[in-house]
Order: sequence, then C-alpha cells, then structure tokens
Amino acid sequence: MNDTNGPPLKTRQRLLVTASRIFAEKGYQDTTIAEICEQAQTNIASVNYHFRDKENLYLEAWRYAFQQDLERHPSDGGVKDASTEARLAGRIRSLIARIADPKSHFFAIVHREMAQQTRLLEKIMAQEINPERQALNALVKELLGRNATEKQIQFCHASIVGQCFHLLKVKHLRLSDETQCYLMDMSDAEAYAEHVVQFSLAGIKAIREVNRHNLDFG
Amino acid sequence: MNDTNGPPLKTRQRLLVTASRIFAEKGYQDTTIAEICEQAQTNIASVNYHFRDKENLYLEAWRYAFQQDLERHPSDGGVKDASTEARLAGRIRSLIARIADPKSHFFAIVHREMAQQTRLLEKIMAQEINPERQALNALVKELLGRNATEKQIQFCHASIVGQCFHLLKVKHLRLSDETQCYLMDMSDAEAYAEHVVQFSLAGIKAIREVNRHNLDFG
DNA sequence: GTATATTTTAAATAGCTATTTGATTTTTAT
DNA sequence: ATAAAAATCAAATAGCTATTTAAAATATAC
Repeated sequence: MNDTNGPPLKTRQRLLVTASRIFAEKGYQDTTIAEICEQAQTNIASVNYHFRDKENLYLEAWRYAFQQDLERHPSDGGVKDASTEARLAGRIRSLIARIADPKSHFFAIVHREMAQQTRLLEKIMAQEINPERQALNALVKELLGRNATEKQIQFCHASIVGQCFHLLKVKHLRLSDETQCYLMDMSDAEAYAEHVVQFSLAGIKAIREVNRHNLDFG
Repeated sequence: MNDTNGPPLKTRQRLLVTASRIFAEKGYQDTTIAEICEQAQTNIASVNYHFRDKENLYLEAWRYAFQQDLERHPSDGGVKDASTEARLAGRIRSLIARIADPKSHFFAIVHREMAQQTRLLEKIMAQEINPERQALNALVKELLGRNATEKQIQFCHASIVGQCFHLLKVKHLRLSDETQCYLMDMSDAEAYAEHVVQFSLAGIKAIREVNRHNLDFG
C-alpha cells in the first residue's frame, strides 16, 4: 500500500537512511540486507515487506540520497544571475561539495555503480543525472563560443566531470597512510574545487582560442 | 611447485588469459571460477591446483594484464628525449591508449577495484602504478615551475589522471544507445587524448602564471 | 618398463544470503 | 470495543559458489 507517500513510517524511514549509507559504503553486492536491518534495528523481513526486495530498496535509497544531497548542496551552487564563468564555478563547487561531503551518499553510490552496474543506473542517469549534465554542458558551450564543435563540448565536459569524479575515487580508496598521502589531501575539497575551476576555465579558453585562430587563418 | 617460472603450462596460461579478460569485464565479485574454467576449457579444481584460490588467480591475472598492456603501449608513449610538454603528451597518450584499447585489461580491473576494493589493490598500487605516478608527477612539477607548491602539483596531477580515467567510466558503461551518445564518442580515443593534452597544458600554464603573478606582486 | 610425480577430473562439501512463510503484535477505522 | 488492516518477527527455505576431496589420467625419471 504505502510506497512513497502516506504518513511517515518509522521503520521504512530508518531503512532508507541506513540503506543509503551502507550501500554508499560498500556497494550493492557487498551489502547484505541482514546488515542493513541490524543497523536499522528491524527484522530482515521488513525489507521485503516495505520495499519488495533488495533491489527496490536500493533504488529507493539511492533516490533518497539524491534528494538529501541536493538539499544540502543545490546544483547551481547558489549562483543565479552571474557571468557564465561564475555559474560554471558554482556548478563545479556544488558537484565537488556533494562528492566530498561525508554525509552525501548519492555520488558514492554512483561511483560503485560505475564499476558494478545494476540495471538501475540507466534509470538514475536519465532521471537525476542528465538534467545536471545538460545544464553544465550549456555553460561549457557558451564559454567555448560559437565555433565550438559538438565533440569539443563533449570533451570539455568530460574534462570537468572527470576531474570532479577523481575526488570520488581518492575519497573511497582505503589505503595505508603512506600510500594515501601520495594521492590527494582530501581535507580541503574546497581548495580542489577552486583548482578545478581555474584549471578548467584555462583549458576551455585555450580551446576557444585555437578555434578562433583556425577561423582566422584556416 | 610451479608458481611463476618453469615450463609453459597450457592450462595455467589459458586460465591467466581467460581470467584477466573476464575479471576485467565483470570484476572480482561477479566473476565465478566456474565461468572462467568453462571458457578456459578446464576443470573448476584447476584454479585451486594452479593458483591456490580465486584471489590468487585474480592477482596473477591482474599482473599478467599489466605486462601485456605495457608491451602494447609503453608508458612513456615512445617519447624519450624531448621537451617536457612532449613527454607529458606521450604519457597522456599512452595512458589513454591503454585505457581505450579493448585488448588491454589492466586498467579495466583497476577501475573495478576503485569501487570494490580487494586487499590486493594496495599491492598493485605500490608496485605497478606508483612508478608511473611519480614519472608523471615529475613532469607536472617541471611544467609548473619552481614556485609550485606540493598541493598544486598534486591537484594538477589529479586533473590529468582524472580526465584520463573518465574514459574508463564511459567505456564500461553499458547504456542504451540514446543515453550513451550523450556522453562521449568512444570511437576516437586518440582525439580525446589530444584534447586532454591541450586542456591540461593550458591548465598547468594558467596555474604557473598565477604563481608568477603572486611572486611579483604578492 | 616401472615407479614416481604431476596434472586433470567429477562429485561432494560447506558457507553464505536473499527470499518466503506463517504466526504474532500493533495500529487504524467504525 | 471490536474487527480489519498493517507491520513486525523468528525461523525455514532455496539457490548459488568457492573450496575440498579422492580418484583417474598423464607425463617424467630412472
């Protein structure tokens, strides 16, 4: 009966909160419903009752994490009426904030999915991720100027999200301190965000300049 | 008796080749030794006999893939005595080539590991990946100039490998064609490599310029 | 050619985990 | 207050898979 609406149900809510955290920590496969239920202080069968099966709990927990994360970090970074550069910076900062925030679980789950897909990724891609993707792409296109090709836009977009998602990888690596320190100082994600903004704006600018040059002389 | 040396053993070799491919396709967890043995045309127990257990077969297959990949694509990209920019470009091209080549499996396995670590990742990181990491870092440091901070080097390194590894993600996504086409045209990894070179050199240059400015006026 | 060591095989074992079941408790509606 | 519905629970089931075992086959050494 009660699927997504209706009065707040304590057990269901506890399962969502706990599941989104544990799925983010360990991925779909390595997470047992026994562990979720133990930490949510409920019985194993309650997953079956409230969510039909493990996969459906996973989907709901994932969506729940998405909503929670966006409440904490709006995808435009709080930047509305400003220059294209500033709006791009806002989006990069928001993305990195959601990736780095230990309380945010959506991208942690996405990260697991990248390497071990369930059939649910496509659904989440289309519904939650794609709108953000398009917003970012529009800004990139604007910055690249009118001569930009579709491929250039795609590539620059890839450069930006690639840099951001790299934080995901480093964040979730569990290595000895000696190995870890080589990689990146996770303590200051904001500093990394500023770096990515600077690095990316310069990269985009360079490609725009090449286009302009080719137009003039090519 | 026969672990890594001795006469070439047909079954052992077939297991290595098959295992590295399947582990790259499906990751450690989703791969069953039954499937490996079926495709390698041998008995389940042969894994236990030749490699002790599944985990050890995994490690050996991973190392085998690493060697194979490097034979196809040397890590310096074939660039030896050249400018720092050219050597960086060589390394980026080699990295992207190994990532994009359907016959290369090492980074595919690394990619799975990023999201679902076994305890073997640390060993591979220290032994195989770290040397390459340091070589790339040295080039970045040189390009950033003497005023570069350790953090700037780390961040620029992250920007570069982040862009490269993004290809891994896109490559392994199994999505419908409509969704896939949004992301990146995987057909021309070389073009993406050239983009990453251009984008990254501009990014590094911008950060070096800021350093110079801060030195002059700060 | 025989004995020994190596390799392969089929079948059984053991452990783990998602799911189901049916009874019990709690909540809701009248 | 009572009947119906919703929610929780303990225990059992069923399916999958890494690993083991011991026998059979093959290769090697003397």
